[in-house]
Amino acid sequence: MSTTGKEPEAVILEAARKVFIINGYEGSSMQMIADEAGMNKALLHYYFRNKDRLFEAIFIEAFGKMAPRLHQIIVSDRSFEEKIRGFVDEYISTLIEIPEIPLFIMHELRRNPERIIKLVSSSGIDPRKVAGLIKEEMKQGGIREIDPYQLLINLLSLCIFPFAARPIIEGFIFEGDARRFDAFLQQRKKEVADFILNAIKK
Amino acid sequence: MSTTGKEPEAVILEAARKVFIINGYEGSSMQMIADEAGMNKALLHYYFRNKDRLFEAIFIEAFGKMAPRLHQIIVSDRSFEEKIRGFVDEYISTLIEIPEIPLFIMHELRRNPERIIKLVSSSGIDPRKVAGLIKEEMKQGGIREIDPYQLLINLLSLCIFPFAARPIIEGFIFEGDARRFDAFLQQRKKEVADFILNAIKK
DNA sequence: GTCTATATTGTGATAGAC
DNA sequence: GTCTATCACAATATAGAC
Repeated sequence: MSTTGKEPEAVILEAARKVFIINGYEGSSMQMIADEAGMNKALLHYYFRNKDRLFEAIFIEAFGKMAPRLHQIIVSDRSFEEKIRGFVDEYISTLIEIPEIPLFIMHELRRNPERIIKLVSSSGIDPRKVAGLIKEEMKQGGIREIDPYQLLINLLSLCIFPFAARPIIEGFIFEGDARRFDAFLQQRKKEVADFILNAIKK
Repeated sequence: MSTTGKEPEAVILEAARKVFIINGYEGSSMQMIADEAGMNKALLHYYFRNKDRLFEAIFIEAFGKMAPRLHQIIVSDRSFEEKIRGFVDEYISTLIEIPEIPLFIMHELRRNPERIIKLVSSSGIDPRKVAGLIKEEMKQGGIREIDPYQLLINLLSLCIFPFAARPIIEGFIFEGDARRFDAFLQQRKKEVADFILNAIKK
C-alpha cells in the first residue's frame, strides 16, 4: 500500500533493468540485483517468483521500446522524405537515451529465439503490410524502387548498429574517446537521413 | 605427437568455438565444452589452464576474422567503386559462412571492453590513416564528400547488422522462414553496394 | 512483508590413481 | 595424457522466524 512512494516492486524492477540490460541474463545474478535494489535476495523471489519471470518483465519492456515506434512512423500520413527523416531522428535520439538496449535485445533474442513468436504475434504489426506500404510510396514519390525489405533493414542497420557496436567503434575508431563518439552520434541523425534519401533518389 | 590426426588441443578448440560463439562466455560451461569435445572436463584444464584462457583463444581467433579484411581492401589500389563492391561482397559472403561471429564479438566486447586495447594495438590498423585515405579518394573520385567515419560506419552497419539481428529479422520480417532470409542475404550483396554508391554520388 | 538460514544444484578448478 | 573423485564456492530457490 503506502502512498505509492517506492513500492518494492518498482524498486526491484528498476534494479533489475540496470543489471540485466548491462550484463545480460546469464551475466546477472539475483544477488547483484538485490544489492542494486538495496534489499534481500529473498524479496526478489517473493515479488517475482524466480529469475526468469523477473527477466521477462525487463525484456518485454525493453523490446516494447524498440519495435512500435518504427511502425507508427511508417504508417503515418507524412511524406516519404518526412517519414525517413522523422524516423531516423527520433530513433537515434531514443537510442542515445537508452544505448544498451539494442545489444541487450539482440543477445537475449539469440539465446531464446522462441520468445519472438509470442512478442511478434502480440505486437499487432504486420511486416507484409509495412513492406507493401513502402513499395506503394516509392512508386508515388518518384523514388528509385528497391526491395522494401532491403530498405527497411538498411534503415534499421544505419540507426541501430553504432549502438550495438559502440565499444568496438569507440575503442577502435575513436580511440576510446567517448565525447568524439557522442558528437558522432549527434551528427549522425542528419547524416543517415541524407544518406538514405540520396541512395533512393532517381 | 601422433600423425596430427586429431590432437586434443584442436578438438577442444573446435568444441569451445561452437559452444562459446553460440552461448557467450557466461552462457557456456566447461562441462558443455567437454561434452561437445567428447572428453573430460579435467582435460580442458590440462591443455588450457582455465576457462578464461580457452575463451581468449576463441575470441582472438573470431576477432581476427572480422577486422583485417576491411583494412586490406580499403588500402588496396582498386578504384573507389571497386573497393566498395569488393568489400561488401567479400564481407557479406564471409559472414554467411560464420553468421554468429558479429553478435558474439559485440556482446563479449561489451562485457570486457578493456580487451579491445590489446587487440587494436596489436592489429597495426590506424583508423586515422584509413579515414584520411577515404577522404582523399572522395575528392578524386568525383564523389559527394561526407565524413569518412560516417561512411565507414555506414558500410559496416549495412553489412554486419543483419547478422547480429538475424533472429529478430528472420522472426519478425520473414516470419521465421530461414530460406527467405538466406535469399535476402544473397541479394543483399549487390543491394548494399548499389545503395552506398548511390548515396555518395554527386 | 522482510529478514536469516539453509537446502540444492552447478560451476571452475585441482589432486591423485592409472 | 587421461580419467575419477573431490574441493571450494556461487548460484537459484525455499523454509521459517519475526
